[in-house]
Amino acid sequence: MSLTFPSFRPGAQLTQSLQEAAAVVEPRQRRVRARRGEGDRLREEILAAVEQLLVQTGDGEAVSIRAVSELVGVTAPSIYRHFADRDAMVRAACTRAWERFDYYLIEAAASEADHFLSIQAAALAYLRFATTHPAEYKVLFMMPTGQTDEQATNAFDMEKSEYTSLIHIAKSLENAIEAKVILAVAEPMAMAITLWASLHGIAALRIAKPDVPWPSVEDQLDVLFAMFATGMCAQPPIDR
Amino acid sequence: MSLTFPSFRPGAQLTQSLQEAAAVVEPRQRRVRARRGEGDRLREEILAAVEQLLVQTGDGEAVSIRAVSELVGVTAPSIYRHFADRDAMVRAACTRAWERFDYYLIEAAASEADHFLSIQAAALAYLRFATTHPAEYKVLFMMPTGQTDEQATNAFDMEKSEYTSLIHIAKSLENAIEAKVILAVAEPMAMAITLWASLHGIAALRIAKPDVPWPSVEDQLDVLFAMFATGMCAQPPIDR
DNA sequence: GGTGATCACATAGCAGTGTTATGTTACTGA
DNA sequence: TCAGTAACATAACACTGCTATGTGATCACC
Repeated sequence: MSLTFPSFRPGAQLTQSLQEAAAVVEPRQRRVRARRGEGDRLREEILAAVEQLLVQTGDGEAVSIRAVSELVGVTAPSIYRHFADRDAMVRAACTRAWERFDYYLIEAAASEADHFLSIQAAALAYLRFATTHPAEYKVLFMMPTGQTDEQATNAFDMEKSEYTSLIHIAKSLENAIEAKVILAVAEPMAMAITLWASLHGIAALRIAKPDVPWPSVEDQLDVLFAMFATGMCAQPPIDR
Repeated sequence: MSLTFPSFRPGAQLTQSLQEAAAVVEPRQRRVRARRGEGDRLREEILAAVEQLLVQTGDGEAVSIRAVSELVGVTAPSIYRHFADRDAMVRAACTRAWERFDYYLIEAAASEADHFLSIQAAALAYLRFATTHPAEYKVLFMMPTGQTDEQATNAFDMEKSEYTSLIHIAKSLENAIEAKVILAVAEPMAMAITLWASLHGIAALRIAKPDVPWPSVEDQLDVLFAMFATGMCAQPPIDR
């Protein structure tokens, strides 16, 4: 009944290395003060501590400045020399994690020669990251940003790390459309946004509602792509 | 190029009435103490105050117990006689708003005789509510729940107000499949979850990233249903 | 080799938060 | 009339983000 695509399951060991990449910081009593010009050393230690707390708590909101400072072995106000505020600190850590993952997203897409399978592989890698790194994903995609009053006039910055995945999807779709593997039922960018939103919906609901007995990520993706690929109308909707 | 479905645009004035339904509570110096047995009066006043603050702040996290208590004219600890904690209070207010909306969701689906258009109308009503009541939607669908350690063993409660929309979608899909208007590319419940996730993805991204120049809700829904309805594969994917 | 500048922090404290333990009314049923 | 209790209030704890200000080590420079 349900269409099953060739199952491509990459990234299992890659996400593992991501976990290890967050260096474990031992809480100290007195930190060795950085020498002049080496101020960025503390910044790196802060980011490592934030990543550790993100994994432990599983929630970016739970990462407090005092917990981070205690873990690094520094007082709380010292954080503000390196980050404007708490959100900037947490976002910096998450952005760093995401940029590391971005490489694997591209790699997953490149692992398949077929355009359709390539998109599917990237989509699976996307969901894999979201479910294995819920804290980072939550901060990047489920926390409000750009809400500031004056910031509404600011130009939308697509170069932000949140939107690199969107660009990947759009490019993959454009390639597939050019190769006539995928029909352009709408503009490529609109289709990319839709696919991205669908992936985000699956990821976000899984993270926000862990008590729901969700199907496996692979099964959910199979259903999504079955509906996208074959459609679900018995008659073409243009006839309605 | 892009398929355009007949545009059904309901619920414009219905959401308006929802705004007014949140009774405005004036901050008072001294509240008239509820008589014995009328303790629920304060509970209702609290919920009304929470709804007012939700509209004002646009964020459930920003609704503090002290702000609510001051608005009602009561001290902060008095809240705890009626609600277990802050989250329970905010969730109760959002659930109430959602249950009121649920009626309109059903009405939107019933407004169209055609099964496909009925689903589309309900989907549009869903997105309309999410975008016009972002605070309530955020609390219900974008805040983590059921994460408690012991609660993992608890049975998943589908009767919760968050999941009524899922039941509606599933029933509509079953009806459409029985009427052979929609193909069962997967199990109806799996298809319903996928459709729900896609709608949630669109809504959640719009709420979390207001700085993105999103297309209109109607346009996004048109693209989603075009991809779902006609598929986007040039060849049937079963041939791959 | 002093000396002033400044980087890299620490100290102290404010205003706010959720939450709890305990005290105080005011009403109600007997 | 009076005890019981529902419906609150008072006070306080532990925590949060954040800021104004103080301090000490290190560097370039005369």
